[in-house]
Amino acid sequence: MYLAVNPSDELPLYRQIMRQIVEAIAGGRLKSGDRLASHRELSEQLVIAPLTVKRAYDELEALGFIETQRGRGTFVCASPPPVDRAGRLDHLRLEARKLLADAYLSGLDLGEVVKILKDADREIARGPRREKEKV
Amino acid sequence: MYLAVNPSDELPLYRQIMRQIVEAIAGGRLKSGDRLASHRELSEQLVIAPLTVKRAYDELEALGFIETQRGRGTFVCASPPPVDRAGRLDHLRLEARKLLADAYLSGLDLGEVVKILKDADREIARGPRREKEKV
Amino acid sequence: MYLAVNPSDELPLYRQIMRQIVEAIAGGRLKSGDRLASHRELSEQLVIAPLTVKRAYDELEALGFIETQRGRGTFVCASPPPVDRAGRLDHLRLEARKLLADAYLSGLDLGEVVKILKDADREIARGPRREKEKV
Amino acid sequence: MYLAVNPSDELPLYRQIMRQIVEAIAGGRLKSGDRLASHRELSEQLVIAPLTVKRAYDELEALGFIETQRGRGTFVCASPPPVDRAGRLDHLRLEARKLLADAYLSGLDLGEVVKILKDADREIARGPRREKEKV
DNA sequence: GTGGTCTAGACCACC
DNA sequence: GTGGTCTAGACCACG
Repeated sequence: MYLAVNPSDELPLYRQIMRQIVEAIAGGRLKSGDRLASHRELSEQLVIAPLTVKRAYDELEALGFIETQRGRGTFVCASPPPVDRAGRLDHLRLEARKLLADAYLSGLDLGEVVKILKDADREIARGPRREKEKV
Repeated sequence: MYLAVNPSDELPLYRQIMRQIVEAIAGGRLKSGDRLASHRELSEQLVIAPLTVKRAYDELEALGFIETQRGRGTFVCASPPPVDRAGRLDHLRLEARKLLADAYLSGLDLGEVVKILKDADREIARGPRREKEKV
Repeated sequence: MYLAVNPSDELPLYRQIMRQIVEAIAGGRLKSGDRLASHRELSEQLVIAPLTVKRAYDELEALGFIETQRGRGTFVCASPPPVDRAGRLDHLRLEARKLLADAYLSGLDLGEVVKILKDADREIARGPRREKEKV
Repeated sequence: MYLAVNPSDELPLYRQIMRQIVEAIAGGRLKSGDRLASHRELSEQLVIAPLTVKRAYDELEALGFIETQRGRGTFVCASPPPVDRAGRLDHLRLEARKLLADAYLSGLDLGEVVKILKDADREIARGPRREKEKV
């Protein structure tokens, strides 16, 4: 599985990793039972400290996305995290408002935001492109 | 104008304030020339340190959203700040992906997200609901 | 609030801290809204690395026992963690079996275990005694 | 004799095996002189590495619970191992406190825990239920 | 002052 | 090889 992090991003490295793994699960590129790269392996690949990757894994485990088996590795959980639907919906509504407010300030209207959303939908199914994101 | 902050939110207090004021301008609830509460007033209302509100106002002023007139108060600017359209679009695309990934994990699909977005659109025109916030 | 850790214990330090805080909440010695010592403070008091205390706090936050407010401190949550009652009961039954099996191997019977349990009940309400636990 | 292990459990595999055999002896389901499955047999049944089962057997033998007779197999010892009563009691007290703290957080009180304990007592005499375990 | 993040390096237990 | 824990030290942003 391909991952990329950007140290200049304001989002912490461990959260960038979390986000990409969660997106991969959401997008179907990681399925339950799949084995993740060991945190050491991934840290070499991303050229960051092993603990930083481990922290991402730890939090994902606390959230119920993945589980670890000592000496064997880390795996995508069979059961997607049990979510409180009402709470999630409230959260989504809040995020949707932030997104829209952002869009308005760029002079976009609702229709254009929906278009962007549809593009994003296609991207998530495909995974991130393998080029530098920005320096 | 009504504002609410949540000290437990990831987003810093001063940015929560900035976001709400910018949203209010975007939503048309604050118009150019409108007077904002003084930072002291607002700090009392929100039960936070005056410096925190001041910082929000300072940054909004630096961005060109509001301007202060010594001895008179703080006012919404006539001209909205010029925005870097390409940069904003990139940012929006990223946010859209986060929103979608969140939604997928709650079992929602693209269509449902679009529906939520349309609701949010109507809400922004009306302003935030007065939900309780933890102190 | 008083805490003590024992580096020789097989339970990791950060878990010893977690356990004591959770017990303090369960025992009523920490109430919702109470502020915990900062992780730096506590690390000095316990003579361990700040990160170790922070890790305990982080996991307690993930579990919903406490919440942090940047720049202000860490507080006991208003809402005790939402627990899946059926799942918790299963877990308790399993733990009860382990406890009993242990007891049998020491030649104790059910009645004696119940007695020990009642003693433990009194202790949790009081908090740990302020003496060295064992070296 | 029926055993089950869970690779995701905190407790190492070899200790899970040890615990279940010791419980079986404590519960009377294994009596002195009974023959255990060979470590190879058991490893196939549990779908884990043979070395892991061997380690469990080795440690149980070191503790005096079982003994191996070359070419014949592994058998439950006649004499149960002498236990350090004071140390065991301390350990039990600690475990009892953990159990209680867990219970309190689920909203149970001492009386209910005692009830669970009595149920567990009846179960140990019968052996574990054959619940599904993740692979 | 507070919490948030990251690093480099160590040691251990398990499989 | 894997994950699990801990340390000592650094830098940043927030209030």
